[in-house]
Amino acid sequence: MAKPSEPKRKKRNGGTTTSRMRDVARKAGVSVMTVSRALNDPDKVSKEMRLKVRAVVDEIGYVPNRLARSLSSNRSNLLGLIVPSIRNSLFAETIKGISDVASGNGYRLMIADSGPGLHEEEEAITAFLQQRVAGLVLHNTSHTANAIEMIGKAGIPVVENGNLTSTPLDSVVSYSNYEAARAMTLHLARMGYKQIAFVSLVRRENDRARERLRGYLAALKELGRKPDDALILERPPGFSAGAEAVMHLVESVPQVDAIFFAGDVLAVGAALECQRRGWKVPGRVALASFDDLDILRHVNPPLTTIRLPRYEIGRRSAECLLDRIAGRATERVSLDLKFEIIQRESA
Amino acid sequence: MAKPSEPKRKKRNGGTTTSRMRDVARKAGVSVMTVSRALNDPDKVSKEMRLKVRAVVDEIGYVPNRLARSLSSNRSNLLGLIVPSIRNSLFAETIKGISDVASGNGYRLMIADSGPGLHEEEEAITAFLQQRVAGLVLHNTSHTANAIEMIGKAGIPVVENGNLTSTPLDSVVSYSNYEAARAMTLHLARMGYKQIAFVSLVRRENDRARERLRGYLAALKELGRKPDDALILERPPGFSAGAEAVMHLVESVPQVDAIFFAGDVLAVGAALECQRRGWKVPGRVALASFDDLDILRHVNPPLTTIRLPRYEIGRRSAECLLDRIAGRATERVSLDLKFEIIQRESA
DNA sequence: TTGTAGGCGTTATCAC
DNA sequence: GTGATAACGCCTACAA
Repeated sequence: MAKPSEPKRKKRNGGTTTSRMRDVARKAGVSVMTVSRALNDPDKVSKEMRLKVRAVVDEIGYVPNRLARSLSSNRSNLLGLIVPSIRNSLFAETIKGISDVASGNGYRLMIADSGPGLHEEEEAITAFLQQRVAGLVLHNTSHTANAIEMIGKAGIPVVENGNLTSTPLDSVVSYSNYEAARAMTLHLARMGYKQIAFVSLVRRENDRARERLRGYLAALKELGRKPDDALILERPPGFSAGAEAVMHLVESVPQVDAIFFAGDVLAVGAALECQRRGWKVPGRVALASFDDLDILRHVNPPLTTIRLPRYEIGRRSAECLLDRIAGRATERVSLDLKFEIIQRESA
Repeated sequence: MAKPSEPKRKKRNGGTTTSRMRDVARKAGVSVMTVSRALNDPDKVSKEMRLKVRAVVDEIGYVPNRLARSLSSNRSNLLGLIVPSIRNSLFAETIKGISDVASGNGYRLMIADSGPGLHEEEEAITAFLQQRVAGLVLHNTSHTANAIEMIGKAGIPVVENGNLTSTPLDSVVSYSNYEAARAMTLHLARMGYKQIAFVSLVRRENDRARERLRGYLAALKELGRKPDDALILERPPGFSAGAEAVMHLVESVPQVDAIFFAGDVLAVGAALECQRRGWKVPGRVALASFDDLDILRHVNPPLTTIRLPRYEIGRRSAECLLDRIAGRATERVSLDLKFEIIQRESA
């Protein structure tokens, strides 16, 4: 009797045919399982076997199929990351941190840009769950009800890292936007500034900006000062908006003596605008920023700001995720990576 | 005789059990194929079927498994992108372009940061091929022999987009670094500058930087000028390096009257340094940059530079890839998206 | 329009 | 240490 014949391959791949483990096995004269073990668990096969398999793999240029592996083992090596804007260089640091840890551990990173909207975040989450990512990093700390439910059902670990929220989905690795903004406001007050303005990105659908405003208001309250609506602005991202904001404030509220730009590159735009107009900083108006973009050190005068451990946040987020995935950790983590006020010459 | 009994699921997923198409099928009282069709090819089932299936899907929160789909259909919805530095905001624009097109067409983006090294790029390529990406976007235009061979064997479309190379692996969507640098050098000469210095990133393992130098040298030759080694520098990325370079040049070659910074944010660092020292730009020395970073418009004076269609490059790269994947296009593409000299006040 | 059979390339499991 | 077998969840091909 003939052995059950080899099933023919279903289709061709446009001429090129990718080799399978079976091809390696046949050529090496061993079983498929031995090849699998030689590749993934070398200690479980004899040295001689290992070498033989390796040789064949190299010879025919076999590239393992992770889709099949993941499907069979029910374990993927994919991490999903969703950021509000991939363009924003602030996130780039964090992405790099995640990417380094991921690739260092054999994981691959899928990145989605959700824009500011919660609904688009949900779509990205759906897509990632379909790919069966092993874990998820979200920058947002607010999500649609649907997104929350889906993540819960999927049973995968999640790290949020845009804000040290007290109500995380799962784990958080971040810093407190509230505390940072509060600290900077108090710092400016301590430096003697009386009329401190606050400019952030548009707060709608941006929990970070809202938290920062909350911190600013809390500081004012502690200082016994009344918030002044004319001193609280929101602007789109970009240098121009910062430039425009400083002009607007100095002209419409002449007594303003310090402006705290709580987001994006607004402060840089403002600083360059002051320079252009010959407004002394901090003589005419003091400037402070959020985040420690490299350029803040290089403008004239260097800008006082808040240093955030962006890379570290990425690194720790990924580590936290991998620990959970590998079962090395089972508990939720809430990690505050802190911030630091960098006093320079602009305030 | 009993029907062959349902195979038990191989393992459990830590308590949570993800539902399968089979679960949907059973609950809807139809076959698995009907569910598959209702989801992926709705036109092929009756309206009533479609609704019934949808209802069950929503009810039990079924999330399709793309790993299984890809494995079975031999078609993945993954695109791989490899950039030298994810931190670099220049790439961010391109990434966004790719990301927009990809997600708009149901594709997901995997991003790897290869660093400057070719060998790391090869590793990333290997990893992506294992995930069975449907296509690849590479920023580099030079690769290890191994990488080239693997890509060839995989038979997937590739777009390179860091430089309009004449020897692409497959398709190219980019601009000519050579022509851009040449054009800027000629432009500076036309403006009357006699001693034009050239500063780029470190050229080893960076084909873009090498092409730019080639363009600069070609322009000098056309102008009948001899290149002067003292006027040709390479520097690491960053503002500080630009600041240092301008100081170095002005002091070591006092007759220099223009500096062409062909990379990164070097020109910005230089401009801010000149300002700090009170050197007139372009009075003492003219400055020109490469790439149209937003900030170039905002420093004082605004910097003359080269505008590159970064986002467009990403968009077109992805479109090109998808066309090939879908079989809408079969020919290699070589697309020159051009550049544009932006004359501002610094030169 | 719907269903059945079998395969995609790998790993888990158990036998030898 | 090595191999045979079934299963992972879905899709292709074909039959009804």
